[in-house]
Amino acid sequence: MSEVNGTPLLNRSKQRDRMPAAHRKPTMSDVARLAGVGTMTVSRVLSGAVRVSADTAQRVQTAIEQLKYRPNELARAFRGQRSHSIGLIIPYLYDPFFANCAHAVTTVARERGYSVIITTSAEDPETEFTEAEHMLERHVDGMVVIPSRFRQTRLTRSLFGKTPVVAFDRPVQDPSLDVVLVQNTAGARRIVEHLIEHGHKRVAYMGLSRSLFTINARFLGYRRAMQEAGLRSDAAFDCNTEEDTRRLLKEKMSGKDAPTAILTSNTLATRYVLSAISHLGLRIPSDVAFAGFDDFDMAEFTAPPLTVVRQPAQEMGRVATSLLFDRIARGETPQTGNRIVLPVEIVLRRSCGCKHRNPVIMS
Amino acid sequence: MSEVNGTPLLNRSKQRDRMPAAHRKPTMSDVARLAGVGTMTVSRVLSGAVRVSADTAQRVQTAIEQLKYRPNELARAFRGQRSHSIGLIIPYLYDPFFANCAHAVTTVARERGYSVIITTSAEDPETEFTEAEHMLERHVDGMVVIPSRFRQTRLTRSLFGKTPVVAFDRPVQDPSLDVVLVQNTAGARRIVEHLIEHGHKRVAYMGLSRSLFTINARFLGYRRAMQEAGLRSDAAFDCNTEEDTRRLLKEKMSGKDAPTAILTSNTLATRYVLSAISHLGLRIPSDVAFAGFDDFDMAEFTAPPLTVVRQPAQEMGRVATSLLFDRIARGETPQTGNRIVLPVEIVLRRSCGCKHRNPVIMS
DNA sequence: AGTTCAACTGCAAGCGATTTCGGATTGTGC
DNA sequence: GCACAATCCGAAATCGCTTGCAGTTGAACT
Repeated sequence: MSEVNGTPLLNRSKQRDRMPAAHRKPTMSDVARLAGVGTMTVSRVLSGAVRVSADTAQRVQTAIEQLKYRPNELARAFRGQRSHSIGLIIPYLYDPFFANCAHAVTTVARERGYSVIITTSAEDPETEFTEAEHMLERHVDGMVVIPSRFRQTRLTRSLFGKTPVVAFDRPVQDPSLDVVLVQNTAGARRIVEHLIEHGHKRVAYMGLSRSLFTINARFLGYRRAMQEAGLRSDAAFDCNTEEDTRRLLKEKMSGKDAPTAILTSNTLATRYVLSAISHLGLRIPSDVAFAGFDDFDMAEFTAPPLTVVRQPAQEMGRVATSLLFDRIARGETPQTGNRIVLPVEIVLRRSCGCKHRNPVIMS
Repeated sequence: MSEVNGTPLLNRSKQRDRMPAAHRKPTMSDVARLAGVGTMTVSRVLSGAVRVSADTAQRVQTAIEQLKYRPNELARAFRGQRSHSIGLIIPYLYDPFFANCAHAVTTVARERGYSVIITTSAEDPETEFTEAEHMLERHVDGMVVIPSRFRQTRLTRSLFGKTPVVAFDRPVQDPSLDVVLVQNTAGARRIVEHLIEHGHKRVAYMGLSRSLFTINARFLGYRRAMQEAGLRSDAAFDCNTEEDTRRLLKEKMSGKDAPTAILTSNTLATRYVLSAISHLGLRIPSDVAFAGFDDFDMAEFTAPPLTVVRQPAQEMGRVATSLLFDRIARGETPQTGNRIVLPVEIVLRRSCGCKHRNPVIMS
């Protein structure tokens, strides 16, 4: 066996002399050849699982460095059963809330040595479905997703097979998937209660399309708070564009039952409403009090500083991703997934009518 | 040839009967077997490159649907030379500016049928380097990166080999990489000139660490504008934390040569400065005029609305990614890369002293 | 009718890693 | 010294797919 490699006639094409390692990336067998060992030994040194004699290991290490060998992760993922990558699907990346979620996901994944394949769904169930399929074809070890429209989702266990999936921010219909949410309803309810405590009787809710789970849940919280206070809860309006919002607000504010306070469904709605309010020349909180769902970077520097419900965006991403890694580690697919609901904070600034100079946070 | 597949005796272990396709994912040869063709034909139907007779193609399609066959993208990437994925490295995802860049990258990639592997570097050259290596090990077809600190970068052609790389927002030292930037210096210069036109003689520049390319470039623009106007340009301060900024501003504003206008280096600095200003009880623009580099969602609703330099974040991501795909398509590695500089806009709101009710955009 | 050519299809050989299995080389106890 | 176990290591088989070539067919040509 010792001199066999000197006999070229025995070479099947498999062992043919490849390019002199000039431009081709070095492979494991290049390393093995240089170190005078078998590929298996190189593999063992790399994975570190099985013991290899110190001497051999050293030779292999030297060869690796000399050749600047880098394992081909693609081959490894293909052969083994782990791709060491997870997928992440979110509606948009330009939305700071989603971006924060995504940040947490990538951070946790990196800590675990995983890559994340990211894609945006633009809230479109069809895109979302296609992208999920792509990720599955790439054999991601798991997926974290913010599902788009609840009703039309095609995200089901049968699509994912044994691949673990965690949905967050919004639930999915399939009960076997894990879900991580925040207290949308409770948060909205509490902040409306606060508005009511300020003496407001006519509070309006202005939000994006209620076909989005979170938006609807917040509306429910609004309605609940109003009803429990014995107030009318029918001042709930959809504002999907800046123009709509402006027109709508103008109409409502000049009506006889004009709202004295407004709650918005999220930052985008906040922007629309703020724009409309400033356009109408109204002042906050003297003309209308204001509260928004979802905090944002500059909420402290608007005029006046905004009272908001603060969601733990990064925390949610972290929890969802950790949960996913648990599932991946366990390797089991449960009948019913976990459902984790994270608490929100109420940040009292001045738009609600509070007078404190600095924000007060209620958790 | 027609009955050959009926003779199990010919089976070498390679063709052994695998699991009855129960829990195993169907492979191409499952499809081939069912359709009564060779795996190559299936492959050809899938890739669509070479012509296959309509009849055969139909049979294969049927088999694919019947088996719910999904090609293994990992195997495909491994075998072929294309992984159909690109890498994206950015400092943070929670920063809206970077998130916008990332959004554009993922969007363009999706349009091309590519996956994007994303990771955050936290501005750390070491992390950035390690992550780039990981992506290379995964054999991405190309990379788009926002490089961290200029001086310490380890991002060089020798690391990337033949893999195309486009740097954006900040340059890299290696001249063979493509670079897409915005007019940092010119933008800062123009907005300072505007401040000067408002009559300001003492304009301060408050920014993050100048070891970041963009921050420094903007400082240079500030200095240039001041010098050309014959004014002193030494009121340039580093403000890396909220506390620092507050202390600094307090000191400077009470000095005898207190600045009458301030330009900040980016949104984070804007926040620090805004916070300090409000803490000191100063009013904008009567006590100090204000301009910021980098627009943000709510800049219109701060008190007062902020005059800023607006960068085309998404455009930059789009251009960088398109450039990358050009390189990937061409397959050549040039000696010297392109250097594209995108124009910025000046958005005049009211913090600079302008009186218009609505923002005026100068491009 | 024989030949050429094009279109279509299949076989075999890997891509670069890991897993299985077994062989070689020690070390250990008697 | 010899049997036996433990330890270390290597050959071959694969993972699912595509590339290179060769083979088959039928139609078009001379």
